[in-house]
Amino acid sequence: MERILIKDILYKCTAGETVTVCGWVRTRRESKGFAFIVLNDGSSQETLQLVVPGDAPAFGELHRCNTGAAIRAKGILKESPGKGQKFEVEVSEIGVFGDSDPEKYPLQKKGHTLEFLREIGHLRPRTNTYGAVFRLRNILASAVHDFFQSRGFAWVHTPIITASDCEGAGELFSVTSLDLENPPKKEEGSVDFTQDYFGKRAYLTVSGQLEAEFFAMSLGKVYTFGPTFRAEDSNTSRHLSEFWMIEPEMAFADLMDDMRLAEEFFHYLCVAVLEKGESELSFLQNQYKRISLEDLKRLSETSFVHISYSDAIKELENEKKSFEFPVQWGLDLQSEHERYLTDKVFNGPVIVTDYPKDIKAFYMRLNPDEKTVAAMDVLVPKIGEIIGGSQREERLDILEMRMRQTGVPLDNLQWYLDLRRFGSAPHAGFGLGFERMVQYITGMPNIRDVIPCPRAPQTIGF
RNA sequence: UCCCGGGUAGCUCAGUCGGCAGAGCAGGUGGCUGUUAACCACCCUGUCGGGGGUUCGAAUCCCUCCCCGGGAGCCA
Repeated sequence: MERILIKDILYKCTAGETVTVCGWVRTRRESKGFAFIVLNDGSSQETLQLVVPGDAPAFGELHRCNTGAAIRAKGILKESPGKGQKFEVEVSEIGVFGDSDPEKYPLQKKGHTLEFLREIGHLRPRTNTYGAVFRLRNILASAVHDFFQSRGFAWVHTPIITASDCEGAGELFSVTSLDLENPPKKEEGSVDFTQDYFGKRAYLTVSGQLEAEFFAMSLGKVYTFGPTFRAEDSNTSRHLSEFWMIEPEMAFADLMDDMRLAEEFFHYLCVAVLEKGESELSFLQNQYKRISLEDLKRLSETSFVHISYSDAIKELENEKKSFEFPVQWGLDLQSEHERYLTDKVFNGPVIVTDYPKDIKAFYMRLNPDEKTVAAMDVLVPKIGEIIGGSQREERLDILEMRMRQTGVPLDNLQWYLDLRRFGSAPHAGFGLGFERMVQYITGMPNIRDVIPCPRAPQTIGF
């Protein structure tokens, strides 16, 4: 179908050319003798003004060009005498692909709340806001691959269905093909999962990290980028039951290498959206006033502040401000503490390192002080933790000890321990919640507005 | 899951002390020769979130459940 994208008109066409465009009607304004149609085709934030003269053949189709209708318009590109756009199209022909009943179409030309638009998830990408968000999401997804591919990382497709129930990263969704009304039972009454599809219990993955580790211990540098699942009853603007995670893993790397990679990665993503998504960012900035192009530019150039957990605790203890939760070495940093460090003390991203071993996962490498582990969290203003990573424990005896201490069953993870038995090596990696990054960059207040079909407790509408 | 605040027309909201269900926008019709969330006039629009209770009478008071938002926990 011959047509030109609206995003291309500005720099590929000149006044006087005949063009054909396709898209969805945003608004129609009629005067005596002629009409204006504002058209968007999803290719960019831009809309195109169509002018339909009263004597054009297209005028007869005008009554069908209601908000939401899909149309094709052919006409001559002209410099617009009106304010607000450089070009407009003086239309001679209009073809309507799909009508849209204005009494029933839920999107109006006026603004809607994000909460309302969330109820019509299948139509919300047609709005300026969600168009911008999902184009930016795409820019970021593409930049994720560009970054790692250009640095020699291999994309590893870790499984979505897993038998590991001991990764310790939250509640799991079960995967089963058993008849839930009448499952096979063992003699003592519990469900007999040996008769299930896989012959044992299976779950949706909560992380691809453990699998990524054995690929790092063979291909050297790898990353995962795919969906992960948490069955926690979290009802917040920062949590989803299904979200995408990026988990790089590097052999022959320590915590310093890990932090350097995280910072370069973060900078790379900021630069990518500034280069490719400026009009989308500008729109969101004007609309929601949460993050500015200047903020992003500064972020893309600013080194992360590094601070150890122990020093962070001292910093928080020194503040006169009273916190709701106690500040004490050995306790995890609460949201209010993280926000205080990023928003008040350092006014930017902060990497906190070397957390007490008791509040971190079993696979993180024990430091020489035997009290802390080689962990790092990247905290950003407003959102909090966006990246969590560590150098992994590569010493078999210490790893086994840590697993016993933290109650992780060794039986199911012999394959993981094998990596320490055969050619073990220092390695490190981190995880970044993709939606948190999209949320941070777009400035959207709720994470449910940066993923096409948000899944959360009681929420699986689309 | 916990603590607050909400749920009234398609959307955004008002509704006083318990006494006739309201406004703006959207939509419809008409008008207007350059509009930009166009403008002007008129018209249409209701399971007051669901269920139960108190009362002569409930959008309004009480109980309960559901949903949404903000914050917290869990976490990325």
